[in-house]
Amino acid sequence: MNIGEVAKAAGISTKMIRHYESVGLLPPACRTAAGYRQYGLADIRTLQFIRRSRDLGFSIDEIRNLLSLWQNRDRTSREVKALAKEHLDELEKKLQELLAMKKALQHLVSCCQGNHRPDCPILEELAGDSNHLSMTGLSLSP
Amino acid sequence: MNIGEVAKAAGISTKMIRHYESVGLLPPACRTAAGYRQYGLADIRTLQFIRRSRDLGFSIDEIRNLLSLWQNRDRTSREVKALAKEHLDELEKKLQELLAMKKALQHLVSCCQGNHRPDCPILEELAGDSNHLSMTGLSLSP
DNA sequence: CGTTGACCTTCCCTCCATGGGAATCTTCAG
DNA sequence: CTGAAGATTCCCATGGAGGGAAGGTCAACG
Repeated sequence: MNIGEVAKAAGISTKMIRHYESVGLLPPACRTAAGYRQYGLADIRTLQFIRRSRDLGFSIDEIRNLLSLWQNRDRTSREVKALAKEHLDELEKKLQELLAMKKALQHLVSCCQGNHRPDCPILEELAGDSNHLSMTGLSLSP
Repeated sequence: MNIGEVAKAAGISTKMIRHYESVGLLPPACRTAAGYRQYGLADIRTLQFIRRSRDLGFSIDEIRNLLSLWQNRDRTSREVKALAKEHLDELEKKLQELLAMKKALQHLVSCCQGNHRPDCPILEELAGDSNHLSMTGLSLSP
């Protein structure tokens, strides 16, 4: 199979397949005499594994580890779980950061009248004239 | 004031201050005869505005707009609120994506025994052998 | 056989926000 | 005068994706 075919089958662009090969996620593909990459069913399975891992937010490095565990029959599920747990913690951390941003911004937006007048608590807060948040505990510069 | 001084005062690295100037967030600073950038109190205020905006996740482009509204006395709070609301929606979207990842991964992690044996529902799901999620509605490839 | 169009190759550039580091110059205190 | 701290510019890297150019290959159709 040519690269375009596996790309469709795995739901990954040809660009990214070449990229994954270049960073060592995929072993270098066999080539035809003309230099075309050749793939088999196993490669599709690997690429789908990669895509699903990306869908869960794993980084290239983490996927490298996941792949090697997947292909290693002597792995223990403990190792896999540890890797997943670590990523889960990263996700949770980002989630909390986003949540904090969202809450603060939500508060500001709700305070803003959104009318024709120029005075705006959002700009005031960004400018540091923060009296209006001082009693909400939502101050940005604690 | 030299760049290092404002950097400390505003809580932004000198690198980023130069960068912000290069992308037009900050007007080009005046220079001494030797070429050193010179800043005043207004610049610190602007930089703090930028930092607080970044803390809320606004992009450079969005901050450019916020700054011009801030400095424009003919603005309406409606414009500011619209900008903030738009960003809030982006935040919400990312939040939902992260949440979906987290939930799916959390489920997988909770299914994994994490012991010395090699069989692991996490790897099975990533590999596409998904029977165990089929009844939870958490399938990754719907 | 020739042409055409779809596909493949490599190479370089872009995004976004941030930082590292080198080479060189300026300023200030001792 | 010397040395350290701080400035300057310039190039490079990150991560995960994509754009696009210049050129080679393959298959089908007339």
